[in-house]
Amino acid sequence: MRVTIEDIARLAGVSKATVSRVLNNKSEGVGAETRKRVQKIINDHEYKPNLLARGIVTSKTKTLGLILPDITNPFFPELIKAIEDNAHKNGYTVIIGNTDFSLEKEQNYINTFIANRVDGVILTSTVDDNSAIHNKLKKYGVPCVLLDRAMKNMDYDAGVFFDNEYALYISCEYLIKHGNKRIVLISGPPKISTSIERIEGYRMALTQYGLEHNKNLIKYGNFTIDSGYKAIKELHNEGVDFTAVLAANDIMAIGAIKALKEIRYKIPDQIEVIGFDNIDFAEITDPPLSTIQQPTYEMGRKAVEFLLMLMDGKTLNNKHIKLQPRLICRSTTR
Amino acid sequence: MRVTIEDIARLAGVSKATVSRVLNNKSEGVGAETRKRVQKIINDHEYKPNLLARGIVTSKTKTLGLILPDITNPFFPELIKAIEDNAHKNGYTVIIGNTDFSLEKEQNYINTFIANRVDGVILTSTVDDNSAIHNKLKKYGVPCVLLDRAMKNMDYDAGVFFDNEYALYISCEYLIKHGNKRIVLISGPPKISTSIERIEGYRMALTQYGLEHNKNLIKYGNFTIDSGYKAIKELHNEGVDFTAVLAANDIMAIGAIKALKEIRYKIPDQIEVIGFDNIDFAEITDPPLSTIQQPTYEMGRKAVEFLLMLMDGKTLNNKHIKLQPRLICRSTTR
DNA sequence: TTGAAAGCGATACCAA
DNA sequence: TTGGTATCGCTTTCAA
Repeated sequence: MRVTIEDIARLAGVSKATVSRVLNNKSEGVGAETRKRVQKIINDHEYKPNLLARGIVTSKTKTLGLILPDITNPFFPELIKAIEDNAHKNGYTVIIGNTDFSLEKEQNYINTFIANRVDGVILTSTVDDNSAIHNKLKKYGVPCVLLDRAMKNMDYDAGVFFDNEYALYISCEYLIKHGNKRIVLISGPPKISTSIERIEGYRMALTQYGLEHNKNLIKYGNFTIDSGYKAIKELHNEGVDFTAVLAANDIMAIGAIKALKEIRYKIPDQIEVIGFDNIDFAEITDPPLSTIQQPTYEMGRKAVEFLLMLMDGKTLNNKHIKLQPRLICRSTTR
Repeated sequence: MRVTIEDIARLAGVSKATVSRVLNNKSEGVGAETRKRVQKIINDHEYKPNLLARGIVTSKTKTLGLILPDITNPFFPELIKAIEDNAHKNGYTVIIGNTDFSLEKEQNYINTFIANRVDGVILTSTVDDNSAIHNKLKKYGVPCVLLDRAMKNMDYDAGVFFDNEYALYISCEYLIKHGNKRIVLISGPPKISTSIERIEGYRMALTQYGLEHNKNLIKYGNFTIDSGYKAIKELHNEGVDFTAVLAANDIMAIGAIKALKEIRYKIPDQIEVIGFDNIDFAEITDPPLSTIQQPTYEMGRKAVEFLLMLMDGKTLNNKHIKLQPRLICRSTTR
């Protein structure tokens, strides 16, 4: 049998209440002498309190739920690392739900999280509009911070976002200033907030500089290498003319570059390319990828910070934060 | 307040015991009529049983712990995905512990897992030799399957490994047959099992073909891009002569290629390179990377399968399994 | 088929 | 400073 608080109490010749006190480092209510004796027995037996039992009475589990669409996209592991680091530092364990872009799995995880009584949730949803399930978090009193992606119609507690619009504005502007007039945008899925904002930034730059919006220049991918590759191949087959490519993430940019090379375009001489995310790999693609830097670690850190405050019952003076982009010029731009 | 089993019982005019029976789909002990009525109330109220409460009485949490050294290495997200997929399919939630190569964090996670009463653990340890902490799993009766990396002195329940020795044997042999006589090996950290096995495979091939072992040709990295890069730079600075490179993972191979390009070696004409893992990116590096294919998804799947059996109290006829490599020739080899 | 009550392993309140 | 005991939300055994 596993050793319980009762065993420790018996061994120490005290009550469970006293053991509980030393366990939780209560400053008062237990004499120095007793405390020492009890602590020794706890150590000797490597006694670990059952967190389930504790959770059921305190209604705190010291556990966070994290929902992500695709763990194989390197952006997310970096985010996970930041979240886990900071959660761990504060005594929290994180449970990860990888949804594979499936709303059903997302709903599933939310239910699991509620059933497991996580203390809070960090959500990067796979959909743009909230569904009944997301309200359930509120209903059950589970604080939730949205990360990276906003949602319509959701009364969220806090959000950590990135200024996608401005990011695409500056990268598009940069290409325009190089004399590019026909700039392709390989967007993410059309309905998620980040895509919408990025398209908006792209349009703003074009308008600002008096260039026309050509619908044919926008392709929609799903953040995979393959979708970036296919976007370029399609454009090529359609005979669309262009001199630069903006991709909504580095992975798709890499796919695009692969396709461009196959078509025998010279990068950056004939075609310039700018990615998005600045993942580790961006530095070592061939040629090294110019991209938008997202402060990934900072986003994760901030999300945890917000969540901790919410769980602490504090109200945030700024419900959401929008981090700013930085353009990193490497060798896929001139 | 959250709705509890008591509330449902009251609403349905039955006892908690009855509600519990329908909740757990017990085939007998509740009339068809009653079952229907109770189920309706459960649905209407979207009642979700408190898994902590259930866990405390059943001592089953339907939760698995997963320990990994580095989530930002793309090999692991692929593994995680496989594990999560299969765990989820069987009604299990997985908690991930990213240790950042720190034994302290690893110990921490094992303690957390025990305290949270996970039903089983999948462990890719950051160390080669087991320490007191790993025995604690056994002591607390938590089944554990080792994944990818073996450990000395650990009486493990099951293991899913990869035939690293043979993998390096065939890739080294391949290079030798191309006429390479001075083949560099960029190994992982010297003490972990996978490194030891890979070095052994490399040595076997050299011996087999009558080539000498030159200690200078082996460099030790830590599976990061940077360490692959540095390995080549060091060799170059040391004036070491070589015509081919074997890397212990694709990430280091990519770092190595970056360095080789800077030194202006032509790949594969002057230097051939073979990686290890066959991560998604391998296909789109420049030039596309020849590498050893590890059946990553299969390894994750198998680990879960083993763990489920162990948790079920079944004994495995084969405590461990060793999956076989396949050499994928792309364009970093001739 | 159903319900009453004990028990799981903690915490927390109230007395002593 | 301590201990006794109720309590959290379930499952499970035993009787009815």
